[in-house]
Amino acid sequence: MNHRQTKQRQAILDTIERHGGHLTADEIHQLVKRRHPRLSLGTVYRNLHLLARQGVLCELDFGLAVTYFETTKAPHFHLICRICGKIEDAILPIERGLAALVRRAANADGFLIEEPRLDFIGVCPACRPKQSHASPPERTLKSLLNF
Amino acid sequence: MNHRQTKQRQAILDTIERHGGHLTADEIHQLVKRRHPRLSLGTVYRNLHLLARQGVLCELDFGLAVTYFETTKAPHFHLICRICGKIEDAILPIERGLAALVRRAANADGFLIEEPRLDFIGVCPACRPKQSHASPPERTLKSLLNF
DNA sequence: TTCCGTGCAAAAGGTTTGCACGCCT
DNA sequence: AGGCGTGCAAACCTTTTGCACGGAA
Repeated sequence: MNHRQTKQRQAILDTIERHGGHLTADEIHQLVKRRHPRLSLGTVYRNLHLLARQGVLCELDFGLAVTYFETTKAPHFHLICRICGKIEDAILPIERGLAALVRRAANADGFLIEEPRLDFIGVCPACRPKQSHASPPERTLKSLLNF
Repeated sequence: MNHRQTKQRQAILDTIERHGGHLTADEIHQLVKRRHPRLSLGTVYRNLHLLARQGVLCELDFGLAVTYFETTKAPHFHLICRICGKIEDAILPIERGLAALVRRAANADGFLIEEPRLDFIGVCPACRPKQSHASPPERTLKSLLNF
């Protein structure tokens, strides 16, 4: 499982770390190509998956047709705007509470939890004014909040 | 926003309701084709999205290359086995706790939460014996559990 | 009769992969 | 020198869409 050190892989990782946020494979490709014009999209994907397997990156799939990548950091959660697609980190003091939930889930029936996912789909502050114009769903999902 | 009643749409919904679990568009297509051999996959997709917009179905995207559909029921969560792909409902008394988390998130910065998602990726009891043979990740994700 | 919903097939779009070459070790 | 990683392009796979026909209202 030992891998060679290549300029492409380093450039890809540097770019993601310098950017800091959530990026798609194509965005990463565009950014790194500025310095490595011959970089191929296939190489980007191969390296992103390799780095994810090594734990350096996390893959984020919110059901938005593309996969996002970010550097691995302390566990946190995401607010995903369904109108503009922006993804923010949710900086919330919810870790303790979630830890209890995870423990209970793990004990429930022998399921080994490797990755808990807590994310919120909705509308960001900037998009709330546009909300009525942006083809809202026929039925809002607010009812899901009636826990 | 009023839609016609068609045999195809009814058959699709009946099939999902009778099955009860989580199905992909292709699985639904295969099942319904038994009775409606000329049903096209495009029609399945169009009806699934329509029913989802109406709130009858939920779309579930776990980042597994396909989207799953299920009938809308009380809020619940999922245990997704990364080895066999099986999806179980997580029947856990965690609603109260999550409600508090959601409320705090909603108040945080004006983000309108429409759909909270709490799901767990891991290994199901049946797959735990095979786990070591099934190309485990180079780094496990257990560290994410150190909340 | 109207026109929405369907079947069919092609297109779209993100991601993966086969192959030969070149660079890292 | 050996073989892994790359560039390139084609393939893949799920999902979407254009078009003309048929059926619901």
